[in-house]
Amino acid sequence: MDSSDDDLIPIAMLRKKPKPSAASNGASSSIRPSARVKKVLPRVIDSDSDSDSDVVPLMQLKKKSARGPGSSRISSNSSSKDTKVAVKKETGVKRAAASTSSSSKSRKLKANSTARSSKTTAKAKVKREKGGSVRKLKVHSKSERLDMAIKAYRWWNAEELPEGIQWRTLEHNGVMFPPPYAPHHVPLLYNGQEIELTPVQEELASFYAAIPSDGPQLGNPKTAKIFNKNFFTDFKKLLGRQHEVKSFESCDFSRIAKHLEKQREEKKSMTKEEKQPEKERRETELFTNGFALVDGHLEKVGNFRIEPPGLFRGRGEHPKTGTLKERVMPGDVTVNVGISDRVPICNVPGHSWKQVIHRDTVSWLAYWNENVMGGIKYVFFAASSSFKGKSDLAKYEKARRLKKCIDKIRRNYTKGLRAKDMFTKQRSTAMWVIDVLALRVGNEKGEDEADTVGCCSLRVEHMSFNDVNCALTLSFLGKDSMPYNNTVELAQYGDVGKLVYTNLKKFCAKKGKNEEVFHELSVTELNKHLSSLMPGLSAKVFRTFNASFTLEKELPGPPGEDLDPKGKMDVAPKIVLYNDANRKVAILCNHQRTAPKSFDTTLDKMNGQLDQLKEQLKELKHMQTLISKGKAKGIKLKTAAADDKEEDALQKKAQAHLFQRTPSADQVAKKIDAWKKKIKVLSLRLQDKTDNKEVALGTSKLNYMDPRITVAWCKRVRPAVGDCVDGELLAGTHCVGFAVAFPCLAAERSADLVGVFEGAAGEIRVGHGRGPRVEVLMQEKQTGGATPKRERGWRDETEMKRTVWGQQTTQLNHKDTSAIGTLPPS
DNA sequence: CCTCACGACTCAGAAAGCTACGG
DNA sequence: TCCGTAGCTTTCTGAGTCGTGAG
Repeated sequence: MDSSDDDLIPIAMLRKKPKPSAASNGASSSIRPSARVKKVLPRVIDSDSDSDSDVVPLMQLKKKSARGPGSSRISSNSSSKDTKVAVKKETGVKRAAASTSSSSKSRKLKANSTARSSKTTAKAKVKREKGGSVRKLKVHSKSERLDMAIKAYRWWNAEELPEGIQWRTLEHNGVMFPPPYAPHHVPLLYNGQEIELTPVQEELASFYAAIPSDGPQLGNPKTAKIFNKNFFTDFKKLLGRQHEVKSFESCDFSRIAKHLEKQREEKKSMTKEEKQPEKERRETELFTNGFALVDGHLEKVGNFRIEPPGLFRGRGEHPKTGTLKERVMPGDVTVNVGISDRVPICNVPGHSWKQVIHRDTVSWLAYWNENVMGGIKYVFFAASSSFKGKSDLAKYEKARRLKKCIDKIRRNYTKGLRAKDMFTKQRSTAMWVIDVLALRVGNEKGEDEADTVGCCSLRVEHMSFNDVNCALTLSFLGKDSMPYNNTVELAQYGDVGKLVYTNLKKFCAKKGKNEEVFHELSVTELNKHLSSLMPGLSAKVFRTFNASFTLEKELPGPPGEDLDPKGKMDVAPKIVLYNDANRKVAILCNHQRTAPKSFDTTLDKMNGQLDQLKEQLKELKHMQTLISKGKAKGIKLKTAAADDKEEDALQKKAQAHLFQRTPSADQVAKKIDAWKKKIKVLSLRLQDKTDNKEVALGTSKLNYMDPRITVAWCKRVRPAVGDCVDGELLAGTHCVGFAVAFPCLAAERSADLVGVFEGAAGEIRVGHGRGPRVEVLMQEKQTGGATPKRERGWRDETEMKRTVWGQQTTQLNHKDTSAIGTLPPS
């Protein structure tokens, strides 16, 4: 690896650009020691490198790469060296990176001195052919440094912008485009004849050939039919009227499919080294286009890569599935930047943006129009950005506000259930459905969309009634064509439930099965009413509120009730308890997944393991009786290794419980205990796995469950769970928002974050970001099995707790949990 | 005033990619 | 030590929600 990569900060381009000639000089003169540290270090690590560039000073490297008048352009297909041209000068990026926590700075400085003292520094772990590895110094990668820079910005402390204004300055490098199509010249067969295709035609044929025949599109005969039809319509368009290819059925894409499959295999079987250039290219792209400067600080961009062309993969029976999604060109893309900020340079030679605008009321960086559904595609900031963090916080705060007036709202619709006028009756009944069953609101859908419904668009055919206990059965396809099947005995909700039942039955009476149940009600009217009950309230808030409320309710050991008074509970069962609560939320929200292909096999395997363990336990107990009867000699012992390697492994497993020589009663007892524990752990995992077969926990965790509830629970249940959370883990994630939501977890890395948590429960901020949440962190402990890393810094457990969790833990607990539940009046 | 399309954003599962574990 | 793979995270992009503004 060319270590000069390390200094590549293309976002530097975002800043006022120095003249090309001044670039290299300016760069060299602006390099501060800390920058040099980063530069020099990799050499120590990478002693295998035989590249001369390794010893070339940074400034020369920069000069070397800064060549040509076009140096300011970032070419999409340029090598990483070419891209280094982008490095102009020290920027806010570096300044920000350098201003991260002092601990990391000192670490770097330390690294620096070691690095300079000698190549074979004792502390640096150097992998050499000669062997002999020493402990590795933690060297922050560039993305880690950027991460730290980003985390240094605390959006919750920043000045609030006027309402409706999203930013004051916005600079970025625009978007990346996928590489142009590279023809493979593998022919399509038509009635057995080879057909020569133009590159554009071949590309489309290849898109089709790449669709797996057993996938969600072609695996289902119904969707396959639509898919094929849509594809072939577009294919014929590209072939032209005169073309000999006339019928889809006579087309044979298998040669192309085989070729693509081979390509995939080859790519898959590449070694790590072979994959490296591609990885580096992607990383360069990330550094070039993956960040933006907003009001002087760094933000991560989400989807800065323009979607490549392909076949539209609509979910379920989507009328447009299989349609060609056309290639997006720079001329299709509108770019949004600050009015006085630098306009990004289009990195496709000879092309330019559609337009550049300066709209500070929106949070997108770019958009283009997409041809299949006629919609708009935006380039937004990443999920970990302050933008998402802020709106996430606002969302959960709104849910908390709903908690305060939910009684009033429930009274409102309960009363409305008996209303004389049909409109109020329907509106109130719909509100009940949304509140209690957590259905989505169900906007109207167009002809060219899949037929899916939500509350307001429910049709008579989706409901069936059984007067015994007022059982209502709902059966329909919801968002993403996910089936919703649920039978609820409304009698359990008392008179209100019965009223809802009779209302719904009445709404359905004398209607055809295709008619809407709530024919008088529109989504707009429903939301208008909701916002009159509470400012900002809309139907979706109920899902957030109910999900978070359910989580809090289902988590065992509420405030004042200790789940684990003796602190003897294992971590594993606690994870299961958390997952159980999470699962209840996921089921409430109907978050499903298709079980992984290997699910049943894995389950069978685990079951087999469990059976074996149980069998072995039996045999161990038998040994015990033999010993007590003085017949220890009769105990079965381990047999010699089998010849076959595989057989040997099996045998080893089967005899894991046996002894080499006649055991003592003590030894047997010890093993029995161990086996009992093994069985317990495995069956727990088995149960958890089975329960999660078709439930997706991620969506609710990410979008519905207020992270403050999880934090509060972890703190409370902590004394034993305590050890399991390791700051290191979190530090490795990119999730700013997450770090904020779980500042305690980041304590080790940036101690001051703890302050947010320690100060007052009310100040805990909600974060957002895709990344491991608490139970994942707990799993670390579970699977890792190792003792927690607390050697660094903490003298004893008390100190550790004080550092990580704050001294006021107990007082804070109660307040924390009130995230949704018992909220103190504001 | 109403309605209807559109714009901007959140939410969603599948697929791809990565990593740590156990044999 | 190496290798296969389970089980996770990340990426991708389609599918919703909901407010707004044009006609």
